[in-house]
Amino acid sequence: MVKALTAGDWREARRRSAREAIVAAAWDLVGEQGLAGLSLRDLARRAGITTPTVYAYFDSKNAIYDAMFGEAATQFAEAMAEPCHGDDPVEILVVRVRRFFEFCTSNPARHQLLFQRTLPGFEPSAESYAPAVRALAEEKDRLALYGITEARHLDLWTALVTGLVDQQVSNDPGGTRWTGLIEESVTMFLAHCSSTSGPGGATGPRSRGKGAP
Amino acid sequence: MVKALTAGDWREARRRSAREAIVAAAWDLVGEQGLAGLSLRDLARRAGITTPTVYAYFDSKNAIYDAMFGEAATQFAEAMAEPCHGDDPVEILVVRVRRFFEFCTSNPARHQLLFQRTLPGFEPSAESYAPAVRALAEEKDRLALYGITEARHLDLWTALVTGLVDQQVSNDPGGTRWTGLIEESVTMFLAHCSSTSGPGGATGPRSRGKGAP
DNA sequence: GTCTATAGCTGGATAGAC
DNA sequence: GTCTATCCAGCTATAGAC
Repeated sequence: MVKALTAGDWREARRRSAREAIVAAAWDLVGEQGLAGLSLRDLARRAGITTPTVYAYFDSKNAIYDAMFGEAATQFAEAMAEPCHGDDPVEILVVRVRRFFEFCTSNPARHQLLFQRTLPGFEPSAESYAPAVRALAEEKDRLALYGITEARHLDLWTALVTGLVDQQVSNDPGGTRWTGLIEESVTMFLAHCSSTSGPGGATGPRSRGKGAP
Repeated sequence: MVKALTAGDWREARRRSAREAIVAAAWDLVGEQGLAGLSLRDLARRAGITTPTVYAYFDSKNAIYDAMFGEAATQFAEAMAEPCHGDDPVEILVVRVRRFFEFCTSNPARHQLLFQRTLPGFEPSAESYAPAVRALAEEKDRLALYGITEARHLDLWTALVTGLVDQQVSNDPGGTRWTGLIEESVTMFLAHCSSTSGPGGATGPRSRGKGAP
């Protein structure tokens, strides 16, 4: 097995770890100065190299963002793939939302890069994006186990969960003001879905009103 | 009355309208190039003046953002102060949320400036902020008419509404994918609040589970 | 108040020696 | 691959004539 390591493999490994060190320095910096505040000068200094050396590993600044996006998407997929123990299905769902919260709040810059798309002129490559779409598709499958298959219910779910997260990170960072509403939100959502499943709901959008509950 | 216009008033009025023209040009530009893409060169060119002239009316770039913020906050307060006709209280609430959607989606840059706080290094002044906090306080009072007074319900409400708006503007701009979920969301929220009012809800956060509904 | 001209800085990206 | 040195473009903001 040691014999299987050719000189090419060696160089390849060196190159990969150098790239990873640069990306790690980049995460460091965006954690301090915000996602958009990353500059190649600062990045090079933090990584202990010079600016042109950065270009030996990445074609452009956006290529660095793309590598960061790929890491973030992979971490997201890994975090959400972790199985959940527990017997109460509602509680399992709550735990999963909590995990999503933990992922988002523990690294706001990562959350911003992965989910808020606020970097002007940056679009992630398909390869970097792939793990995230896989993970989101699995989330959709998981909700189907709860009988939630209608598109509007899935959209409502994403709006509710991301709304909670966004309020938490932007209005009470480090606190628990909206984190503490997770269980209540899940209960509300599931109750709503079980009471309005089926194709209709209401045929016209406003014929409910008076005597529903 | 005409006599009451002194030369000082005249100059004051000229100055105000010149400032407004610059701010109008700024709204023009951020609508095209994004909120963060505003540059004083472009702004001056669009307003038909030169860069130093801009500094005759504003101390800095952030002062321009602040003036824009003040306009946006005033427009928000005016939009939400407009009275709602209708007899069904639920329908009235739905109409108000729709109005909020209309306000946000009709000018994404304004929405971003007012509610998302994504401009690095910019904080609105208290004066510019004031109309917005007034309007939000009135919203809180309005929800109290529905019996919604608990802090956690208000937080849940803001998370739900802003979550819907954010999904709409960032994932389906110009469409109706989340706008069409407004009525359903309001129904879900009100049903939840009326079923869980009172101080308790659940004493421990996870003792619900099995036999609740 | 408005202009021309420019300072002063920071950014991404490159040339070429070693 | 890594460096020194530099280019060039963009930005905010200012100086000083008129």
